[in-house]
Amino acid sequence: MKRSTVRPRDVPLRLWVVLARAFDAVSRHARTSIARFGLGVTEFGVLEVLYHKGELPVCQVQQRILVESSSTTYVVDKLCDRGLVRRRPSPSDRRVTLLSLTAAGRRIIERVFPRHAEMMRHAVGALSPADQDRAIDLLRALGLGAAERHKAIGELEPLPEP
Amino acid sequence: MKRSTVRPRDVPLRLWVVLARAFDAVSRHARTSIARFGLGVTEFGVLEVLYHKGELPVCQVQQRILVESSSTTYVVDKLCDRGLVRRRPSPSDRRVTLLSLTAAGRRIIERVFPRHAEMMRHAVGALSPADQDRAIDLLRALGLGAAERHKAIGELEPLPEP
DNA sequence: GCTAGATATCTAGAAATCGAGATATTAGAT
DNA sequence: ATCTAATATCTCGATTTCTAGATATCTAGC
Repeated sequence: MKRSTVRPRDVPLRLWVVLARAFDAVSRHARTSIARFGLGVTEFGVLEVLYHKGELPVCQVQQRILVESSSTTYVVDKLCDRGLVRRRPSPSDRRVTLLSLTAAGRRIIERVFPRHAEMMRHAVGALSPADQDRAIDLLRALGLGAAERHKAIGELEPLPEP
Repeated sequence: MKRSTVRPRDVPLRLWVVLARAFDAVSRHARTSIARFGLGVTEFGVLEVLYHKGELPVCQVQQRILVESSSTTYVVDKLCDRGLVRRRPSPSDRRVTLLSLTAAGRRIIERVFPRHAEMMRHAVGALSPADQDRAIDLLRALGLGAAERHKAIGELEPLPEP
């Protein structure tokens, strides 16, 4: 006799649930931390990636901050308006726009990032360093595998009967 | 000589990054799966929790679907409009509203959930069952620890100099 | 019993995000 | 050389989500 469709032992579904919960719990730290600086999480993400990687095409920034392209445009617009980020056309590929920090943008992220990093270190500090290593390995494999499998299902997409 | 503020060995920050990436990759499966049924992820979450737990107060549903209370109101409104969920005042506590599935709501989630579950099992299938178990333990500890630590910082909240 | 603080839900308006599609450019195959 | 498919960015409109705060109720301590 089974009690419901999700048995307590349905390991994959449990993994999905705890993954979502863990992400939610940790990302709340990020939101709290970043909100103090008067930035949105996505805005911070753009500044951070440009700070650490230097000038980058919009599309590469987009992949790293994990939002859709139209949202990236929106966030970059705001950052340009605030004078923190600069756009310039790529000389090698006329489709792409390169993004980089302005002096003001660099000043802000330099001041803000260390404190944010400290906050995030504390957020995940419930795991020992050894367990953090283990978690990184498992999550990397999980994420890469899921991304691969997701590309593979793009071909299907049959709709069910209404 | 250090190359940047985030050294390759800053394990906690790396953990945060791979956690976000893994969540993103896996949650794309959820979105794709659920979109086929003409539901939003949050709407699906409400139906799913009511399906598996029975009638529940709004606040308990909210905690499980990981959105803010006002968003819960919004989603529940839509589900009620579509005749999939029903509200009724709690007899024991006049602050709370109890939510339950209508017959139509139950029909939908019963039809849709098994396929969704299968999709999610596939999404996390890159990890062996043993690794899935390990990941669950680590993520549970990580999530609980982060939630605890986040409550603890509510008292602070000092703003930096502008 | 009464009051202060906690809890549950909802409202209103602003902000963030998405999806579909437009446009321009490039890369690859013929 | 040309045509097709892929890529990069952006626009527009709709949807979703959040924040702040209003209201009502409950609980605990006095």
